Amino acid sequence: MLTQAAEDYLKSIYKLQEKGSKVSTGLLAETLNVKPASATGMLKKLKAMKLVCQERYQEITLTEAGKAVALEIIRHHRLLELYLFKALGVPWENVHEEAEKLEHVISEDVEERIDAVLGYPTADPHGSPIPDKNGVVTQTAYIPMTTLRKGQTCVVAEVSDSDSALLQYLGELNLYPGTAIRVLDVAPFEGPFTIDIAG
Amino acid sequence: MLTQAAEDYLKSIYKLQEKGSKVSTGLLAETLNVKPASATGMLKKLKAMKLVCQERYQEITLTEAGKAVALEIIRHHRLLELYLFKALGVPWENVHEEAEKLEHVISEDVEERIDAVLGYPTADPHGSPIPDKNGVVTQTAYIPMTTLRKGQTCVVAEVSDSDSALLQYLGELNLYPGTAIRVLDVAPFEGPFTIDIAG
DNA sequence: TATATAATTTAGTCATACCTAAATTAATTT
DNA sequence: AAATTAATTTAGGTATGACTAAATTATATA
Repeated sequence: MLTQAAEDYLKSIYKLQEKGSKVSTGLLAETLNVKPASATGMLKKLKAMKLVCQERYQEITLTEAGKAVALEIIRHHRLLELYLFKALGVPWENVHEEAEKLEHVISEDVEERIDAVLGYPTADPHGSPIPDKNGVVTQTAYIPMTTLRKGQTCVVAEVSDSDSALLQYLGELNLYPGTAIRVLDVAPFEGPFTIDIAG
Repeated sequence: MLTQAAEDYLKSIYKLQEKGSKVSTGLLAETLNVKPASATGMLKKLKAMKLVCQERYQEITLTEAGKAVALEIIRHHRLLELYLFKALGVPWENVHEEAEKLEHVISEDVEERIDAVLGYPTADPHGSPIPDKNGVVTQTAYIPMTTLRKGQTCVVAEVSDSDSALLQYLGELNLYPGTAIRVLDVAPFEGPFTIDIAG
């Protein structure tokens, strides 16, 4: 059985990799709010367990086994987020923090029950894909909202889950995944966007 | 913030005390599957935190603060057990183990939501009382089934939650709290009980 | 190419929470 | 009352996972 810390490292490596970052000791340490030396120590253990690959001073990658663990934790996390949001009415800006604690202790049995109650969903409250039981993720490429032009319409697919204050604001605007928006105006030089949210 | 281990010690002290046992280092160690020397070490810390009282070699008791912590954890545990049983359909012989892990990580907010969804219940699936938000426990004295005589009828109030195989058996017999039973026959010398379960 | 800077690793510490073995104290028996 | 037995505590050790400081390696600049 892996420790909670080990699971967090694997999850972070996967998420950084997914985002397209070159995963280094320093970046990983920063992500986990840990000093680089501490990350080196944990990476050494994960390499010994054949969950992570890394040549000295080189990029960090996951083995198949490591990736499987990462995906399982991410699946736990996203199913829990959605469950907390839909079944218990936890505000969406709080679900991330709650799920962060629960993801390490939930059993496979409870997870399956949650999955069933939710009707085998494919995305969490922020629109991030939920890997299936076998670790298969259905990745869809979305367009960043900043590429939209005046007059265009679209549906929100996914929002960043990293900032809880931002999420609260987006929630107040009703800007959840699935909401239709229309761009009313785009100010030049990265200026403000004016949009119409579902009327 | 208390560690998970510290919470478990406080909970065990409370439960042993409630059961009427004289709480000693050895008994506590046995309950927690830990060596007496380890219990001594943790008790020292808990005494330093003013959560536990103990004269050298004497009985262990909880301070008001310690009792409050114990009751909060027990409340978490029992609400979670009932929630897992009723909302997610987890078999009742498994809810104890699941709740044991979750009780330490659930937030007060999520707990309140669970409480509300369940309609502010007063007993867990085994019939054990759920302390309220202020730590008030409504204790009712029940009659052990072994004191019943032939022909008597009653309603199951509470069953032991310590043995999951026993719980599974009782579940198969439909012997849940709330079930009406009638004693058909009692064999002498601690012999078998024959009962009629809700018809 | 030599040097300065940045990133990474090593080495040594600390805290938690467990362990075993030995010493001490309490309780029981003779 | 003395000796045996049981319970408890002390002392010292292990593993995890963090830390700091120093050393090493890699990269960028002059």
